[in-house]
Amino acid sequence: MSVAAQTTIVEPAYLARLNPDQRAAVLHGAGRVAGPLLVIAGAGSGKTSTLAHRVAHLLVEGADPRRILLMTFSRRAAVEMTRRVARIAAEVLGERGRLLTEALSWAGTFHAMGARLLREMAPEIGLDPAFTIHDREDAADLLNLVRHELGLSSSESRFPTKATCLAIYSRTVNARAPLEVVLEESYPWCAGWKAALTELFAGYVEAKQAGNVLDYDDLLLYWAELAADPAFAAELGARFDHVLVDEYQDTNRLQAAILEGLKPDGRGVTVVGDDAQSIYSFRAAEVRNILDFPGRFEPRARIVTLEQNYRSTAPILAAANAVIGEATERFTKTLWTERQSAERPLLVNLRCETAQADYVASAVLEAREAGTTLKSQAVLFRTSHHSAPLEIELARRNIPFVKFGGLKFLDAAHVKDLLAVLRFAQNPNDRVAGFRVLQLLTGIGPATAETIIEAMRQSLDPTLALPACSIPKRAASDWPAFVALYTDLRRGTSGWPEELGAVRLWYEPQLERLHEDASLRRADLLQLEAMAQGFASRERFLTDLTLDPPDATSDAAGVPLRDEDYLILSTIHSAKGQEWTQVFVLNCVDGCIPSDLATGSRAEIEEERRLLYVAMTRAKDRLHLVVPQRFYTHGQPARGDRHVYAARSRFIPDAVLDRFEVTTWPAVASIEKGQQHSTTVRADLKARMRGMWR
DNA sequence: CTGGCTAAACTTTTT
DNA sequence: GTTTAGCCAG
Repeated sequence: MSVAAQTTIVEPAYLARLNPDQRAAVLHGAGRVAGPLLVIAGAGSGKTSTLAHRVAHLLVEGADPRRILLMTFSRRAAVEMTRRVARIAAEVLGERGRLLTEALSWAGTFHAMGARLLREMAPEIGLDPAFTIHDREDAADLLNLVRHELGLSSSESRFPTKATCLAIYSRTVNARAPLEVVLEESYPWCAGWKAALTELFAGYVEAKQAGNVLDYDDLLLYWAELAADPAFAAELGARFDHVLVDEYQDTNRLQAAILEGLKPDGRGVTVVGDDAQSIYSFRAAEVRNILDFPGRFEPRARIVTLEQNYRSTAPILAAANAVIGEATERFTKTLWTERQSAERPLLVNLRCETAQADYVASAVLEAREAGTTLKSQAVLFRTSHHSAPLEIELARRNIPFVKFGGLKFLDAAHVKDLLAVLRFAQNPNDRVAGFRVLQLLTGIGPATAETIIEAMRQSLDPTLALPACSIPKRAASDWPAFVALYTDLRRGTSGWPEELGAVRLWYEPQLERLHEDASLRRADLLQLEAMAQGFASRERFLTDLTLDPPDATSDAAGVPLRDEDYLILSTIHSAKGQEWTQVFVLNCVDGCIPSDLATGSRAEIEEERRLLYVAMTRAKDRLHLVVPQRFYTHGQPARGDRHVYAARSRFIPDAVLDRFEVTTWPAVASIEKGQQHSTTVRADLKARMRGMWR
């Protein structure tokens, strides 16, 4: 067969279903390692599909799946991506395609890939491979320990809280910015603490190293340092032929540095993203990463722009474009669609949050009656607690739901306790875990815990140090059981995952003692045990759970079974990359969107605007922006009556109102009826009061 | 030294 | 409504 004949071969079906731009992105380099590629993919433009097709195409053309690094924003996105790659690859290559996709093992978040690389290379870089990973709360606790040791807690004026300190530290690291600049730009009220913070952070880094723990930022920071070293960088870069990064607009400077270190010339690099959807700058995401990407290389990176939206109807897209069109900074593209519809998105004015909950619940049920499953409907909101009144209403009406974002399963104290026992066993130097575990025992407080941990550190075998410790009388009776448990965990006597059951049995008496609602919490622990079955080892369980925490909670009832139908509740941030037939956006009022905590700077406000844009572009067929006029404020006794009146979000000015069907709920007619009702005075109490004194 | 108490401050989005 | 620092009795 001649070369000419080959090139005229009919395209495989998986390429034929792509539009020309998508195909250009998929075919870039024709399955070989090629120069850098930037795909600017508007909302609903088939971004995930295009990236999945590109990976599948690489496999079809013979790329080695073990040498492809695919980095996504969340675990969920990585799973979805590989699922789609498998389907496409199987279409062309059958069973072999599926096997190839299974070998696609380097797919996950930057943090997860970093953790894996660092554990693998630990001996070479002076790291103990048994390191444990601190989540945000653990990191803050360690920072707090250091803060007390440095005597920073007893100053006359209040030192920033541990959470604020960690946020400052994290931004400094992720933005690769000097502390001074971070303080000035993002935490001006802490600027006076610069010297103390510097001292604190130095101590924190030492404490992490002494404890053999890494925090989230370290996973990137160590990796970036590695990638900055020419010898290591070359070695790391040579491991992978192709590096693909999704949601590139939400990466930070540290992540860009990692990418640059891996592939300085950009060969084999594909990044995908949308500058109009950058919503993570609070986490030091840097939109300039994507905007400046092409110019970083010589020759410049190729740019492919996907502008056709396949998700939303024309009126929904027109409204979303109008909202983002008000932005001060122009964006690189305008989306269009072929999906016509006569139905404009609704802008629903109603009285208060209770009415809002009532409206949403009614509309959700109505749509389900008409054939739209609960699962294909979603309620989005800026802040996790905005859904509270709705959750009550849904529970009252027996509408099942799953909530994404906000408080996590893992943040519950009892779950953290159990995991701390495991972590302490995995890594005896983990002081945060040790402190937490030891203080569970009655009679052991900070001082005794400190002594025990120090004794363990001095000893060659931490387990042997335990029975020798002098324990206060009050703790003496509980002590042997703990020593036995810890010894078993260290020796691996019970094995994984059985040992988790042993930990729970030991913990149950503490649970009863510490919490009123012990039985509810026990259910969570059982759920944790069930989850543990799916992990190969204690180390994998702890690592994966920290890096990819289960992101859904659905009240105490537990997550509904997979085959059940349930409504989706989600923060807008957690809704990224998803789509639903019908979408409700709660609290489209100033103070919520934009959040009144995020109106400090122009840049913050612009990000809030993009947030509303992201929320709106999740909708396929029907979109409701809900505007409650009255709010009960927080920080008052239950059933208090302090409230504020809110105005429609500034991102929906009068100029764009014609893109919406503006309505009032309940319908005006029934309001009038209601008012008539209430103005008909049935008993004139005021007259009676006056009458009392006549 | 521990653990229970009170008073007071703070309150977003997440790997 | 939750977290945190500080106080005090055992």
